[in-house]
Amino acid sequence: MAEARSYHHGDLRSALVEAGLALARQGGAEALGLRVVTRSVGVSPNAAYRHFADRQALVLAVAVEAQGLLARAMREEMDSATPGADNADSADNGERAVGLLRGVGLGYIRFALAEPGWFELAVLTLKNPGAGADPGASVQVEDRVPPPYQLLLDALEAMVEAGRLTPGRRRNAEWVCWSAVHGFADLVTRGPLFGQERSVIEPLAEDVVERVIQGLVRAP
Amino acid sequence: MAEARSYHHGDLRSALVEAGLALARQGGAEALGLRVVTRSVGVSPNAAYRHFADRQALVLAVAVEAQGLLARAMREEMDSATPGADNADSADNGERAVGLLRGVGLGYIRFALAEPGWFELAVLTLKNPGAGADPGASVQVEDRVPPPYQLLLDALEAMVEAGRLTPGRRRNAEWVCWSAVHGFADLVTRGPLFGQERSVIEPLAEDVVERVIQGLVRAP
DNA sequence: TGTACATCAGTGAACGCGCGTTCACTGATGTAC
DNA sequence: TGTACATCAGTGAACGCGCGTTCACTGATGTAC
Repeated sequence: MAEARSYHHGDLRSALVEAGLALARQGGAEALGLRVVTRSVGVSPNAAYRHFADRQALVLAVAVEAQGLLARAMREEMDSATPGADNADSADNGERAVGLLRGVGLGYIRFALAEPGWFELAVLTLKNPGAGADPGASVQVEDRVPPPYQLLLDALEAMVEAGRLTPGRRRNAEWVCWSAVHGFADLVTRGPLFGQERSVIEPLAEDVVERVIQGLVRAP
Repeated sequence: MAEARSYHHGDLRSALVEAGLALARQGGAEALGLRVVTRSVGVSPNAAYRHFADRQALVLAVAVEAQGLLARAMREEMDSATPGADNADSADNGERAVGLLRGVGLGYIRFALAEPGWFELAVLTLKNPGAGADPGASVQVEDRVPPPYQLLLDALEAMVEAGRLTPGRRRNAEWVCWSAVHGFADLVTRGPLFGQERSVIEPLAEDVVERVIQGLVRAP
């Protein structure tokens, strides 16, 4: 129990996060005022302090949720970009790896297009606050590896395993990919491509992703 | 006259913009409160309304200035990336073109690193509000072409003229470049690379720029 | 050169607003015997 | 099963804050004759 119909007014914490998600969908992180969120749940402002230390903690909780949605969207795009998942006997799991990488990129971009508010929030969470910085093989992002980032790493790993990417060219590849894809998303979301027709954005997005992949592998 | 020592307290408009620039350097656009800016000039809040319609207009004026600084930084990087400017008899203005493009990218990134506040503001101005959208050859950005964007176009033009870029591969190239470079800048400025050591960022930046250029031209 | 007057750049006080957060509280839920 | 009591999730009112903007004003600057 303790779940369904019984939080004094129910499970307030979840209710706040969910309401926050709805608000952020339109207005991004800025829309997550403590008063606004509590109001939209129908509860007094300070009720939130029973579940979150302060406003920032609430925003963060919602952001984590948004990041999950981003990862889910990316994963779906990866799936649909690799048709015939398991008949990859041996034949062309090179093509499959490329498809995964393409899916990562397009998933990221398309989520940003479809849900700019959530995207802004998700990106916020990807931010590295302290950065203890393990100067090892690759740059460490967080304690917990954020799911969207993990998907990118997976796709690159697949590229290496399929022989499409030499270990040498694998180096820093995640940042090359992420930069291009994130930059495009930001240009469309807040930058000079903002408000542009869907029909011009979509082929542009595909071209950006395709050419970054080409740049990674060099010779096709 | 009407310039130097005589705005009732001098040239208030310029003074406000300059003060705004100083404030934004630390805090970005958010730091440009109308009261804060006027206060820092030593003038009453509403004095600003003599020169700007509202806060937004003030922010925009400062942002335009910041964009100019960005363009200047890029141009300097372009100059230093193309050594021996005019002994380009015929020999290697292919190398020169590549140097220009590299300069555009690194200039953009390094400015973002050095002056994140100004960078944020400059990017804000690059935003396309209405977007009448001339669906011609390339996507139209603004009425006035923003100087940083123009530098990118120039560099790409040089690449084509030097035969380093075929007209076919020239297509959309500006968005591929801009995406990668802007994305990297954003990842460092607000994203997962925030706070990372300069010594890890710098080579990463160079790698990103280099590999995007490689991706553009394909075979070297 | 001197006076009269319009213009224009600033002042000072006040407005209403929504924000995050704190305080002392209340009333329902759950536990012990 | 019933009562006594601690716990804990919420309420309601208030705080101080800085914001952008508006109002009616003042006093200096510049122009006309």
